[in-house]
Amino acid sequence: MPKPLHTHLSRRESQIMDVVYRLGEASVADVARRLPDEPAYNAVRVTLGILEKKGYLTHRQDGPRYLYAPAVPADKAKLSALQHLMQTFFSGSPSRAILTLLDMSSAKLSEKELDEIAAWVAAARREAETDE
Amino acid sequence: MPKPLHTHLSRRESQIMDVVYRLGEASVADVARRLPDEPAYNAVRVTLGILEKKGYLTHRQDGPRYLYAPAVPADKAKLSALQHLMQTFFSGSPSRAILTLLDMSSAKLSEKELDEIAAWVAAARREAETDE
DNA sequence: AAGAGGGTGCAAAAAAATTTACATCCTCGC
DNA sequence: GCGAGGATGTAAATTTTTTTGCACCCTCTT
Repeated sequence: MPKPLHTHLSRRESQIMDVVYRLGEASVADVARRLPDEPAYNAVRVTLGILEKKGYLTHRQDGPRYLYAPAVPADKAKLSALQHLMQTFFSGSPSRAILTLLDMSSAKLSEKELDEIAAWVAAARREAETDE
Repeated sequence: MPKPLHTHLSRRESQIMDVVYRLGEASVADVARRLPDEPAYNAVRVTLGILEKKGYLTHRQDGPRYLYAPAVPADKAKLSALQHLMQTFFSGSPSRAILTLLDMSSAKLSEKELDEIAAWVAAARREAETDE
């Protein structure tokens, strides 16, 4: 139901969605605490409500309070966010995005992570071959 | 000067920034044409002006009209966008982001692109070794 | 040289987003 | 049992964003 986040959410709304995706599940206070220029508790609460009504969030009761979680599972949201970013900054080219990502994080990649990536690439190559 | 886009721009503003980054340089009409629910030409013009005043855009005269371009070069903007996305959806882990990107675009990667990525990984590995 | 077409500048109206304020409910400890 | 503390519901005020509406300026064509 909910449409792509980027084009349909106001500023606060998307800040809030970011936080909720980061945390997975969060109370009003959790969210409020992490927003830029920490807004008043009540203000956050109202906006969470709006996001829920729009279909981007759900909540469940946790003892005395609500915990909010994304209505669209992180996996889906990830894809659409990456898609969007690829379009706007990489002309839709995944390889360019990947190379940039590699570049900007070279130092931080462990050997194991490099292995994983290498393995993936090798696998993709094998698949490509069998397709021909 | 301009702060990270995500947290500081309103909805229309960020839609417009997206378009301008996609195009590199764009006239008012170019931008308007690509915005969701194509707004009136004048509305777009005003918002472009605001973005310029805030320091996110610059413009130059091109014959009878203005062409707008990002004030922050695409390279910088890319990084900060990727950074932000990595934080919200991948707990800040570049490798996870890369693997997801590989997954979602396996089919679209040419052999040459796979080579490039493999080469990059190999290079990073060599560097890691010499560091020890 | 008058009018159409396509620009810009800017103020003001309209709409949307954000915050505030208060009423209410529930639980816990004195 | 009653008040404090911490939640929610919701209407309304405030602020920000977005759109609208001219006025004016060029250029080109008839």
